[in-house]
Amino acid sequence: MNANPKSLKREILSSIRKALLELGNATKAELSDKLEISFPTISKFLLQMEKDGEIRSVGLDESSGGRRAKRYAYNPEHMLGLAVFLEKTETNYTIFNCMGEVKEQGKAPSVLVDSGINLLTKFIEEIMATNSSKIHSIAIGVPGSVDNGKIFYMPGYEEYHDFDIKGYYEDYFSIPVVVENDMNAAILGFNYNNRMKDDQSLIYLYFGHNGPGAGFMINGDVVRGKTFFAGEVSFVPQYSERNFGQALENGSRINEEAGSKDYQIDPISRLVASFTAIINPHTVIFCNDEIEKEMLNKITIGSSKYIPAEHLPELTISDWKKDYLYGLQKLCLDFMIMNNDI
Amino acid sequence: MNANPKSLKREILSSIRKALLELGNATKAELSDKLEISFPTISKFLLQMEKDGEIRSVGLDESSGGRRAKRYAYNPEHMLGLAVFLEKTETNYTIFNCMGEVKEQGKAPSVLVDSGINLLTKFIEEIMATNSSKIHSIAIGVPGSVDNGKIFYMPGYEEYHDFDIKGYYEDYFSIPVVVENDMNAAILGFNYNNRMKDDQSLIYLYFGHNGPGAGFMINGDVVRGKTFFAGEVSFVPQYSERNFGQALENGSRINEEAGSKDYQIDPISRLVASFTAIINPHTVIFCNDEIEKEMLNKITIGSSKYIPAEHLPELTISDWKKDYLYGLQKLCLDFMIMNNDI
DNA sequence: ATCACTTATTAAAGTGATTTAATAAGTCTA
DNA sequence: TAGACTTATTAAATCACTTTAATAAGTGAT
Repeated sequence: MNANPKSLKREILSSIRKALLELGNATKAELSDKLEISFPTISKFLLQMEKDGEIRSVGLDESSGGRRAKRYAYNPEHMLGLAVFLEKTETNYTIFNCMGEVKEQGKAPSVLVDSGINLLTKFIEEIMATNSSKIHSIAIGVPGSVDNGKIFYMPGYEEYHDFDIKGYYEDYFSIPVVVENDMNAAILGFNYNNRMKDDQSLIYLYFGHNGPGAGFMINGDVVRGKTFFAGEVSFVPQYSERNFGQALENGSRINEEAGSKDYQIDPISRLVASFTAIINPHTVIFCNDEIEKEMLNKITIGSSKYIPAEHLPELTISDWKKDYLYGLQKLCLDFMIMNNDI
Repeated sequence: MNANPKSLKREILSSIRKALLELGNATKAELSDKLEISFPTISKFLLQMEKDGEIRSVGLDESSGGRRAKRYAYNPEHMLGLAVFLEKTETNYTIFNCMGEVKEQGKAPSVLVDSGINLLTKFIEEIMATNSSKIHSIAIGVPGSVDNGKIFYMPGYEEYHDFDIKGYYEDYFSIPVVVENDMNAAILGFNYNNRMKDDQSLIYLYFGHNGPGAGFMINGDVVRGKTFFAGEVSFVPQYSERNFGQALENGSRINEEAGSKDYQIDPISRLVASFTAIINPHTVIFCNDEIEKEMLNKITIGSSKYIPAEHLPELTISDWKKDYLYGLQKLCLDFMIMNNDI
C-alpha cells in the first residue's frame, strides 16, 4: 500500500507521459480533461517537463473562437531504451526511443557461454558507454523461465539458474532493468503492436526445433504457472495413445517424404479445441516461418469438429522475432514512463 | 486514470478498513507503520471512524516502557452485506457482517420463473425492509454467464439475457451490487477462505447433472473468455474418438451396475494433465459431494503418467456450497471496504 | 517521590493538488 | 477600431497529507 502525495506526483507525471505518447500531442486543456487532473496542475507539470526537455511546444491550435491553445508533444529522444535478447547462437540488441523508433541495432556472438554473466556485462557496458546518459532502462529477453527478474530455469545453461539478473544489473547500472522470457515478451509485443484491449486472452503457439510450446496471456497477464510449466503443450493428451508432441512427431515421420503438413492439422485442431474449452482465448497466434495462411483455414475447419465455431479463437500469423522485440521495447517503455525520479 | 486528493482519501480509508479487518485490531502506530501513512493522518481518520461508530477502542496495550497505546478494532456490525443465490429449485440468502459472521439466513422458492425480475425484486425488498439501513451492498450469484453485472447467458432462462441486473438494482436500492456466476464465486470463495496468495491459479472442477464444467482463476483473476465459454471442459478432445464429456458418460453406461467410478480416473487424469501442460495451476478443487479422497490419489497417479509429477497441481476437495457463499460474501465485503462515500 | 527515559498524542509548519477568481490573448461584429 | 465574447493562462485561496517539533502520559531507577 502506498497512499501519499509523493505517489500522487509520480502517478500524475506518468499519466501525462502516457497520454502524450498515446495521443501524439495535446493541449493542456485536453490533458486536464482526459486525465481528470486540474488545469493548474497540468500546467505546472508541463512547465517543468518543458524545462527538462522532455516535451516541446509544437505550435498553436486554430482558434475555436478565443485565445489559441498551445499544443505540446513528447520529445521522443529524451529517453532511450535498450533491449537485449540472448539466444543460443547470437546476441541482438536495439536502442530505441519512446516512439518505438529504433536508433541503433547490432549483433554479437552469443554471450550464453560457460563463463557466466561477465560477457553479457561487458557487452552491455560497451553499449552504455557510447550512448551514456540517454538510456533510461534495459530489457533483457532470455530463452528460459524468469521469475521476477530471476532466471528460474534455462535449459542447457544451468549456471544461470537462480541468478537475479534484474537485481544485479539494476545495482550495476543504476537504471531499471526488466528480464522476460522470450515467448512472454513476444505475446506482450503482439498485444501492444496490434493495439488490442488490455484484458485479452492470447496464446502464442510455436513448434520449434526442440518440440512445441506456447506462451499465454490471460486477462492481459502473462501466465507462468506453479512451476513455470505453463505452455508445455506437447504434454497435452490428445489421442488414446499419443499426446500433442507425439502426434506432431509421429505424423512427421510417416509423412516425411510427402512434404505435406496435413498430418499436423488434426493435432493442432485438437489443441485449439482444448484451449477453447478451457480458457476460451480471443486469439491464437502462429509463427510466420512455421505455418501458412492456408493451413489456418484447415485448422479452423478442423477445430469446429470439436467445438461450436462461434466460440473458437481468431487464428492469426505473426512475425515472432518482431513481436519479441516489440515486447521488450514495451517492457522498457513501461518502466521509463512509470518509474522515474523527481 | 484517477489521480487527485479525493481518491487519496478514499484509498486511505479503505486501506485502514482492510488492515483493521485483516489484523483484527491495531494501534495507530501499527497502522501508520504497516500502511506507510503518517501518524497524524491515521489519527484523524480513526477519530472520524470512531465518531461514526465504525471502529471501537478495545483497551490499552501493555506498556513497552512508555505511555500505553490505545488499541482499536473494527465494529463488525457497522456494515452488513446481503448475498442472494438464485438456483433452479430455490433461492437462498444470507446476511453477514464484515467478519463473515452470518447474522441471518433463509430460503425461498426459486425466483427464476417466467415472470422475470419482479419476484426477485420483491424478495430483496422484503429483506431490505427489515434490515433497512445496515445493508451496504448486495451480491447476487446466478447459474449463468455474467459480464460486468449483465447476464450474458443463462441456459433455460432466456428472458434474463442481456439484462443488467447490477445496474438495475444499484439504481433501485442505491447501494453497490455485484453479480457473479456461481462457479466463479466459488473459486473466489475458496481462494479467500483458504487464505491463498492473491496471484494463484486455481481450477474448480465439477461434474454436475448436466455434464461437467470448471471455473478458472488465473493469476488471481477470474477467467471468462472471449465468448464466456471458458470452463466448458466436456469439449476437450481426449481420446481418438471421444472428448472428456463423452468419456465420462460412455464409461458410466458401461459401468452402470458395477458402482465403481474407476472408469472416470483416466479421463480426469488426462484433463488434469491438460490443465498442467497449458496453464500449470497451483490447485485443482473437486466438489465434496462428487468425489472421494481415495479417488484423488488415483487421479494423481493417473496424471503422472502424462506429466512429470513435480509440475502437477495439488488436488483437493472442498464444500462447493460453502465456497460459493464465501465468494459472494467476499465480493460484498470488497465493495463495502472499497466503495464508500465521504 | 523525583528524575530520566520511552512512547503516544497533539500542534504547527510545509508541500502539493484543487477550486475559484482574475487576467491575458485572441475572434468576431458593429 | 472599439467593444462583446471566447478561450487560455496565471494567481490566490483552500483543502489534505506529511514532516518536524512540542506536549502528555506512562515506566523504572535512585
